[in-house]
Amino acid sequence: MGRSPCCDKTRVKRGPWSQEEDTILRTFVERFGNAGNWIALPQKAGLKRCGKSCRLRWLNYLRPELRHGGFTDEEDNLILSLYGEIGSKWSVIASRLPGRTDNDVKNYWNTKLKKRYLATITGKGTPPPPTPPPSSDDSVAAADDSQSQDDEPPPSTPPALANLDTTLVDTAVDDDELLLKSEQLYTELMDLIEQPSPTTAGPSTAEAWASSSSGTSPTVSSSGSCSMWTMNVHDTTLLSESSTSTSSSLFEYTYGGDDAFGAALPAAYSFQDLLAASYNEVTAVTHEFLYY
DNA sequence: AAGACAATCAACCGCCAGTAT
DNA sequence: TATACTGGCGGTTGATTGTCT
Repeated sequence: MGRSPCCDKTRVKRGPWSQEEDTILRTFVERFGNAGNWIALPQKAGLKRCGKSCRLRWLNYLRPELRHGGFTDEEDNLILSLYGEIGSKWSVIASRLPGRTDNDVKNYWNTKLKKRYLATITGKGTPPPPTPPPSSDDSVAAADDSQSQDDEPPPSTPPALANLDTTLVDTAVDDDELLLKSEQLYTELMDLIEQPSPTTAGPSTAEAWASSSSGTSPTVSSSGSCSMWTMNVHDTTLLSESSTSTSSSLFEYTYGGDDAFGAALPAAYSFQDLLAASYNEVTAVTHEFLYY
């Protein structure tokens, strides 16, 4: 019995990404994170791609903080040094090089540095096999993870939001208007969430909530920009921590596949359509969050 | 100018570990 | 506890681009 594939490869597009696909994915991820999980993302974003492919595209190419090409001498030396210490742990090596991905480092190694490395070790006559130290991974990873381990208590009573409507909007309202209102609400909520963060070096409140939320993938918070979608999950966590009667997550309520709301939405809906349709839900729960 | 070859790098594959059910 | 699912990773492939003859 073989492993079940992550998606139906006969129904997904493969090969190079088009500009349009990039735009859809970038916009979606910047606003919603990975919307719960990468496997489900393509359907929600209206992309005919495998979820894994979306994740890879975002992580290796679309993330705004990425740098491509032009490795410096310092980076070369660091890669060579780390490879000598830990071998081909590309993700660990990449984590030490801001803006670089494991794929970038790996490609750069295979095309450029490998030759230099081999020349160096053959020059010395002593080929040192890459010997990963017993806990080197852990020490490096622990250094990275330590930030996400901080627990951050949720803010007590947030102020009211200027852009929060207490009345539901008509879903037939102009998309641009809905998007604008959602953007305003999103910006205010983001400010609200970021403000209580007591330390400059530590994670944001949103990130702390993400790492403390059992149902939230760390990938969401490590994307660099906390999305409205991620925030919704945090809000729900906060609500449950505040002993409210909220039992189901907003995420499932507004976006999940099994609930009435999710089932009512055709899979082909673009996220803009979904945003318009879910605006009322976001508003309602946000209102609940603020005034409970 | 054109074909052969090399270099580059985006994308895919398959496995593993962690987590949810 | 067993199973399924998902994210993450390293290895590899293949299309594209550049260079050489």
